[in-house]
Amino acid sequence: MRQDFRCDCPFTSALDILGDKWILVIIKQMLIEGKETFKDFAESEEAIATNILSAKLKFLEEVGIIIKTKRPGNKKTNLYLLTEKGLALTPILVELATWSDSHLRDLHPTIVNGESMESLRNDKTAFAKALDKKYREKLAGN
Amino acid sequence: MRQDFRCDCPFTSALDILGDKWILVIIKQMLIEGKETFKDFAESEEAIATNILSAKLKFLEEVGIIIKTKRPGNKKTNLYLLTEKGLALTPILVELATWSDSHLRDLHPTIVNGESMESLRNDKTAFAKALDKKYREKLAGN
DNA sequence: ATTATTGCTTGCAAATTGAAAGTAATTATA
DNA sequence: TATAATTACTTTCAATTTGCAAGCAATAAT
Repeated sequence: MRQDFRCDCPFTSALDILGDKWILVIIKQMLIEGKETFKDFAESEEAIATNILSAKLKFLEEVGIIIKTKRPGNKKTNLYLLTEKGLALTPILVELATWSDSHLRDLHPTIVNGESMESLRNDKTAFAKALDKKYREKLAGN
Repeated sequence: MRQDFRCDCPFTSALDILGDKWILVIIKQMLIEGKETFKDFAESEEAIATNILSAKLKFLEEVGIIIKTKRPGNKKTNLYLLTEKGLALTPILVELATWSDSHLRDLHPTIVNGESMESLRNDKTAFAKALDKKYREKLAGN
């Protein structure tokens, strides 16, 4: 899966990588929901088909957003983990959720609205920072 | 084009609307490049096909991100303008460009790197605010 | 009156997505 | 230790989406 860029615009180029239905959902699952194995992603509530999942994970690895590893001693289960390049997507995800929270409830009234949304509303920089920190701690643990 | 949401997750729901190759590119063209007519979009460097453009503009209008108007006295040229819901996407675009600037240059070395990128790097909140202000002034002028 | 422009739509081929089933390599269990 | 279950995929094929090219109707300019 070789990547082509439509032009030299930084906005468009980001969307050449991220502009699709699944890429950022997978990254969200890793960052927010702690998912890390093929099975984790395949069983998530968004219900991605396994062939698509396989292709997207390959692509994400190719462009350096995730790395594929294994836990020492386990030869079976692959772990997919965010790289620095992947972790740097946190602010984009936070802005997406912020926009949903404030502008998508009319179209989609059942969007979750718990205490984590409250803390997002309260201070999104802190929210992003906390996500980042939590993920780095998880990485240190693996 | 009726919209279905995959689940109640705010991240995923934003991507149900925005997660595609063209939607945010069109919004970027409006916000950053001042494009507002069908012709403007069709002639942009990203080279969107007119049938796709037509479908995406319809969708954006349906979900309330843009409105379709005409300038008084002109019965021919349609104007597509961002609503508040659309303008609220500015921070997402700014974060996309920031990520491109810092993490996409290895894969795509010819991404533009002029003085506007400099000012984005310097203070992205101010950058977003300036874009927002400029667009509101344009709206006031129409 | 004629030509050009704008904003589309239509037709069709190519690419992408998705559901379902199948496979191969581990790992757990009787 | 044989058997079953789990994990990580791949394959097949149908359906949907994308994209190119051409066409068309309404308005505006000459």
